[in-house]
Amino acid sequence: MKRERIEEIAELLDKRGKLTLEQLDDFFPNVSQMTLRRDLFQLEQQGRIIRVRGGAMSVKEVQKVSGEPYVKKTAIHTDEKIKIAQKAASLITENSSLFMDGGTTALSFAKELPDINIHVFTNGLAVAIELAQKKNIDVTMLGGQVLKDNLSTASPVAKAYFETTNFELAIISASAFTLENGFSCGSMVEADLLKMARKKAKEMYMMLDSSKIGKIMPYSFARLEDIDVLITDDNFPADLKEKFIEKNIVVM
Amino acid sequence: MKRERIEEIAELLDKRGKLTLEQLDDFFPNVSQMTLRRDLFQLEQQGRIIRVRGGAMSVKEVQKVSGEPYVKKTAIHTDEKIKIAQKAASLITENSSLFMDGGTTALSFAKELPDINIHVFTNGLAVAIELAQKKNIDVTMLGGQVLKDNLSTASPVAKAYFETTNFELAIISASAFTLENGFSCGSMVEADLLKMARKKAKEMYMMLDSSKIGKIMPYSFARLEDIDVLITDDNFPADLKEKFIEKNIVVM
DNA sequence: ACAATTTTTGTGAAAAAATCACAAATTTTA
DNA sequence: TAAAATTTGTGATTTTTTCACAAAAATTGT
Repeated sequence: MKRERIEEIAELLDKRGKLTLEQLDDFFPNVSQMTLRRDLFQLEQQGRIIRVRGGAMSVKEVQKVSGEPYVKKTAIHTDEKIKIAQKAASLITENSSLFMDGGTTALSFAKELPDINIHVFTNGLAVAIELAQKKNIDVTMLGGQVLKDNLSTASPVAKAYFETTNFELAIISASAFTLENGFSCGSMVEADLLKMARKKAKEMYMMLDSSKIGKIMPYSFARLEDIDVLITDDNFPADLKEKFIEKNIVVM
Repeated sequence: MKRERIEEIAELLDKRGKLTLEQLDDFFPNVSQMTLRRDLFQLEQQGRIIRVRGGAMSVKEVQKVSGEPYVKKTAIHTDEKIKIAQKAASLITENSSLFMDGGTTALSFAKELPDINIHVFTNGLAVAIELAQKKNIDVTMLGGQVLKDNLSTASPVAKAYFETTNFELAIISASAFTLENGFSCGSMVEADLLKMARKKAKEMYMMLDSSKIGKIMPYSFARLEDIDVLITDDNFPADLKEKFIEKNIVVM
């Protein structure tokens, strides 16, 4: 009786992420709140859930809410970002080979990628781990010195990889964009890597949420006309969109 | 004023794992509990902490309770493993340079490593991420194809790194050991890499918990006499210990 | 099967903690 | 420097949790 109920609660919590005591009470109308409290207490002691004011949440949920494990907190996966990632993911076809960077947008993208037979090169540690969860995706990690702030690798050693690898598509994101300065990011080594990726790849897709527009970061790595597809959100300014379309860049 | 305090709280929480409001109040005697509550609320919204009744806990702490993110649950950090890792960590001196593998024992070791000025080469994604948390440790990730089962990189590409890198010490762990077959592991590419590490390093330390003794895995990568220091637990058989000491290997 | 023991559960009161609302203090901005 | 915006403190209020003990249910040994 008790055992089962506790398991059910754990399952529910796993599915729903978070439940208030009232919600739990609705699920188990034949026991008192006190009993449910005691159940939650036990589950907490087993380390399976976290009790929070008003109810409890699953450990999974905690990790989801908290953003990626280890990945900088400021990098929250907003709805916008997820939408962009979904659009981008829909463009990827089976049996292709692509490069992606290690930023937070890339991580969103990695999450949205379907588990199809593709090969991915990346310099992002978190991205690599995320992709490794998918059975059919073959992942190659670009080595090099680990940058602590964004958990990606850089340095000349990473570049050496490019000599021996091939991919059709580079799908990356920038930290900033203006018409004058093009796409830019905050780290020189990263910019270097992305430039090189541009050369290697037949096509380049850029994921850019509209909040990045008008900003300038220290290192530019591509101009407007260097990209083939721009994936953005609905707030992207119409006049700027024109500029891209003029250059035969697909905006979506 | 506020920003700093919030950062301090986050740091404290990261260090202590969990804090009650009273404890926080002791740390910040010049602000009211209400202010601290509001700070916690903000941190929660940023996904950096979890507010629980009475106070808050760091996301890290939650993850500790729930086991490693991503890493196979079966790979539990037992007390024995942690003790071995601590012993091993105590051997590491500032300003040294070392290689470590990507196994779960290595991950325990990475956790126990003090935040001192050293350089670490590793082929373990989880290990690299763990080490990247420590400010003073310089990490180089060995690239290559990502092995999904243990989240480490392999393949000839990783080996190419060794051409350009130098380290004094290789500190690794094996999945199995017998007198006849020496130290062995389950993957050929990993065995390859470890062999190469052995050649490169001046010294090799082996972490081996006693449960591995008597087992044989498909690929041997070192013999008894290849190592310089053996770090193990108290259940290590005395007669076997003799064999190591005969070869001038330090057993601890 | 039955009495004794242990475990689980429910209830209301008490305690603890969190929220709310508003005024005071501080900081930022123009 | 005044005005506006933000941050903070206080006490009352509300919500949630804990506590303590009795009732109910399940388990155990005979």
